[in-house]
Amino acid sequence: MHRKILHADCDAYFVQVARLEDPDGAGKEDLLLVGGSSRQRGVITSASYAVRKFGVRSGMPTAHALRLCPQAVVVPVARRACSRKHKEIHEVLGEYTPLVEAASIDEFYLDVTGTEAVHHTTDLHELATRIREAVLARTSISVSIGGGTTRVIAKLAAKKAKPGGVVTVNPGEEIEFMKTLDLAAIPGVGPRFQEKLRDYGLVRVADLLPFDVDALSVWFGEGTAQWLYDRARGIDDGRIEPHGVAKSISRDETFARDINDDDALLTELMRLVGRAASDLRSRELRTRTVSVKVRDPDFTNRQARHTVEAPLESDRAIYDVARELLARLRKTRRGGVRLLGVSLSGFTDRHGVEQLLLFNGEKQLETDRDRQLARTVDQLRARFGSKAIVSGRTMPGHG
DNA sequence: TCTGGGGTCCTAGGACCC
DNA sequence: TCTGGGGTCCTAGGACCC
Repeated sequence: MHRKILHADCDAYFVQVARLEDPDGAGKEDLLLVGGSSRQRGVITSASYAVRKFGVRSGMPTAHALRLCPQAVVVPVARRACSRKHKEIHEVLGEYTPLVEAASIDEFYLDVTGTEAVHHTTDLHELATRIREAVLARTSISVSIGGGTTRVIAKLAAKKAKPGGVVTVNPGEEIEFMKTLDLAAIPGVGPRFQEKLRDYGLVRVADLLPFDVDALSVWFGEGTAQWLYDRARGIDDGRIEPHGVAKSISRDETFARDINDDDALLTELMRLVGRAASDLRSRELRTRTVSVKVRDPDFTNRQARHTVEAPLESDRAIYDVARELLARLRKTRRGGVRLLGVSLSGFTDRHGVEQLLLFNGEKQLETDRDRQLARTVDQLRARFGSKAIVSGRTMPGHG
């Protein structure tokens, strides 16, 4: 029995949310851009369909977008509203199947296999249309929905359905559908891989279909060959996983101007650690691996990471590790810093069993007092707002 | 007024263990 | 007196996605 997979993809999500949040402002602008300002070295997160006609795409520097379409209005991303809407949409989708996976802030996969009796239809297209209308009616967000027997087919069908439509691919018709596409359309085939494919004359999906896995293995290696062979035929046995647990939590910032001063960098580092760590604690997790990233003015990315034995959760302990890592990166190469970032990974559950006896090779990095302080600050912020408490340590370099 | 911020996954080499 | 091999963990870097 084949599966029935749907992919619901919000149309120009950040633009839609911006309009809902400010109906008299952004809501009235036809030529609307959402993203960072050009003065802050920002890029476009989402462009209204009217601006896309000028060649503007998301990911493009805002300065570039405004050169293509000077009349356009730029508004910042409404992060709170976007995650609120995300939850609303998720809730509506959850009424059609328990198997809903949030793939990103504006994309969801649904496995609706076996729900025919509940929804009184065997027609996937009809079900998808109903879901689209329900999401629109209940959340005011327009989604496009694609459907088929696998994740990759559903996703590509959703792309074809944009904006605001429904496209489903019948079982057995996957190859016919895939033949209409470029290899670049397949998720996972990025610019680098496209270039390599082009070296062998492979641009369209149809160009690739004549080759078996062995032939493709010679060019791309066994694993990649099998992966590509399958995807080009719409084969994808990836399941829909409703309960994704984060594997990393990161916060980074590109500065309006490169920062060279060490104390200024430490102040920024402390802010980033504070944001990442409070997110960590809100999920009741602890981290073992702390990573610090810098981007040099020439756009080189460098990273240093350290794994500790006993998991951490307090700003203080994480900051102490991060500071050492930044010092290491600064030692390797001095000069301005364009971007600074902190990433936490290697999580353990906060309620897990303490294995203190194992941690004898390392001095205690975090005490109960550190943890208690961090949690108290979290509680005060939750009650009085995030600006209620600011760090008492004003000279981060000398703490 | 060139190039964001949040993620996932993969690779490759070295350390270390059995 | 000659160098095994598998597994796991860690670090660094990079491709890719939205």
